[in-house]
Amino acid sequence: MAHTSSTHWVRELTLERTAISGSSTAARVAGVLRNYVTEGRLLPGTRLSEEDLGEALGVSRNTLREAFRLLTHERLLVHRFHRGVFVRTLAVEDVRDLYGFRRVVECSSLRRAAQAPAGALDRVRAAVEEGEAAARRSAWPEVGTANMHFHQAIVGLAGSVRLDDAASHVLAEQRLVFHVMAAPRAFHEAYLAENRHICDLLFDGRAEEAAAALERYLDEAERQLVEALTADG
Amino acid sequence: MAHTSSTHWVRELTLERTAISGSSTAARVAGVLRNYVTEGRLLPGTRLSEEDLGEALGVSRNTLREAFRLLTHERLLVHRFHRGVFVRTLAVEDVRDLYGFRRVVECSSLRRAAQAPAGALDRVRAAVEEGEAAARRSAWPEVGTANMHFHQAIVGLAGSVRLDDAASHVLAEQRLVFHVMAAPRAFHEAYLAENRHICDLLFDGRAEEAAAALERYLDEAERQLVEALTADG
DNA sequence: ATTGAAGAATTGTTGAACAACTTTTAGGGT
DNA sequence: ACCCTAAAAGTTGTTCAACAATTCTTCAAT
Repeated sequence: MAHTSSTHWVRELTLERTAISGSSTAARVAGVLRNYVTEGRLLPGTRLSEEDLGEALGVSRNTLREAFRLLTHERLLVHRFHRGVFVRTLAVEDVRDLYGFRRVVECSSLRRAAQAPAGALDRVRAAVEEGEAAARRSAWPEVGTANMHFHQAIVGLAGSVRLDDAASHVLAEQRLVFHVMAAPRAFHEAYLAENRHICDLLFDGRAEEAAAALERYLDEAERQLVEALTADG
Repeated sequence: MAHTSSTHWVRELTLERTAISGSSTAARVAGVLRNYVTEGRLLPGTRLSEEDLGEALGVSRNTLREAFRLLTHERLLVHRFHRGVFVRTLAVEDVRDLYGFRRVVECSSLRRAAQAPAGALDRVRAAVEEGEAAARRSAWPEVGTANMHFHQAIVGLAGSVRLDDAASHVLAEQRLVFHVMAAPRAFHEAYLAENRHICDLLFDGRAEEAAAALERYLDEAERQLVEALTADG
């Protein structure tokens, strides 16, 4: 029966009903689900029942399906015809693919920093400082968030909203796989100094060196994640 | 009245009904509409009425809205709350944005050609030859298609399906603006030799020179399109 | 011309219904 | 026990009809 298969997170969603009332119901539903997925409360592989979720969130199946469609296109959910939607499970090849994307986009954006639009460079530094401040407060989830902002700001140097958009989807998807790291604190903490280093090179006008540093950075992060995935996978 | 406002393309769509019957109705509807948009039969700014289109294609409003959602996310349509969906109209800043994306992604992919996956290089050459063959037959629309394949193949050198995906959306969106060119034949024809040149450099292992050539190529194409847009805009 | 309000038309969302498909369950045969 | 098949149950795919919310149109008054 549908109702007995409800696990804890389905009931939790009922609390989010208050946050759903304004314009574009489907978009807000997608927002709520996106938070649940990226924060790791909805684990990869979980099936999202239309009936259960619709009841929990207080929206109709049609509206819920529109929200699913949005998140499927962001690659946070996968849709199997006549089988339902599931929280995406990233395989090793997906991790390689993600870093392939990031190597191309982020390193190339760094190299073009000289033509960056006004304010873009400052956003990079702001993200670095945001991370350092969060680390001083030992707020490790926020360190992770600041790290995302850092990489998003790097892409922003290219000055293309379409590129920003694609990168934000990739970075959101990336969070699906961070949860496999046993020690997220150590994982994120190690990159604080690296971010600062790249930022300093950038403000020194040494874009090529910054790009090279970022490339090593991405190689190392990919290696660690692949190792963690193959260990338990 | 809804029915009297139907223009020619709405009735044409009725012929496409035969192509709509299999799995995932919404996806096939989206495919039909995508063709209409990228081929220029549906001009930018056109409003897509849910009632008219649903009747013309023989699908319900809900299914049609799912198709709209798909194409909106591909940026071929824009969705204005409570106002409907429209074929996207590209402004000058959109063209700059598109080329900003392409400069980062395509040039960077070219530079990494040495690490390209097996077969990726051959696909670049195949696209060049496809264009040359189409030109010999004076099949100009197909020259345009082959040109898209060429750029898609360049992105494929990076070996990331996510990058391929983002690029295919950008290239599809690009077709929205090609229709403003008064002489599409001359526009596409000029780039045949350029494509061949870049391809030869690539197979010579001179990736850096190829990337530089492509960058000039993109600069010039952007300049021409911006000029065409500001002329009549 | 401009403004404002009534009316028409369109989109946003819901709920129910049925078809299509998948998964589960239950039996039979070996 | 094991494997295969068929019925049953459950879920998704799609349509339809209705109403609420919002925008667009019309038109009179100033």
